[in-house]
Amino acid sequence: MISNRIQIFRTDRGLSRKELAALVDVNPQTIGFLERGSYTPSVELALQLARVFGVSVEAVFSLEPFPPLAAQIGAPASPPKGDTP
Amino acid sequence: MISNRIQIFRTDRGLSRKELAALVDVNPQTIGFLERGSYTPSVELALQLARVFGVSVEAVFSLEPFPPLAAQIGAPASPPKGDTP
DNA sequence: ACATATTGTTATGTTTACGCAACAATTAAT
DNA sequence: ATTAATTGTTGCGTAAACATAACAATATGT
Repeated sequence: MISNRIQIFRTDRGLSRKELAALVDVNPQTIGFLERGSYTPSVELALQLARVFGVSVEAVFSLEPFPPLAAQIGAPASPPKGDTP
Repeated sequence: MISNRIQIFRTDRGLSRKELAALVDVNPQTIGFLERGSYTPSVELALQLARVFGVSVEAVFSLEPFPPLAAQIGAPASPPKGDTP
């Protein structure tokens, strides 16, 4: 329960776990645990992560699972399944 | 470190601690601890509180202390201190 | 006046976030 | 080919989140 997009934002910003960890002042392993969803961070850490990524907390954390990226970015209407046969 | 406006939003919405606690599914005392700043909630609880209040997480929780309400709402330019003597 | 609800506080217990160390498995750089 | 960096995982320890109970103080309702 509760999903996050830490890994997506981190890789998008070209950061390693170690680097991100330094930016939000936690242990690098902690980032790993968070990305795997092994635990739920405090609002404090959530606010720091959102600040580093330059987005809202809601953009990084959600009570419901996040839809796959394709639905958010520019994915074709529906095709890629039996396209022009 | 980390301040919140839980009490302000709660009273503004006309909720008791018990009622708010029920809405976010925690113990009523937990609301008390949060309002006093005795501890920092998880993002999960923060998201639920923000959802109940109908605002963003950033509107309820901040890494820096919140300014007094007067600065946010319609407070007179500065007067109420030696007004028309 | 009495009862009920709300708040403030304190104490005890369980769970979990997070730090830190260690190591295997990939991957990237040279 | 070898080194270095990144990742995945496991284990142990500590601090803090949260549950629950208990009680005083004040307010609110009737």
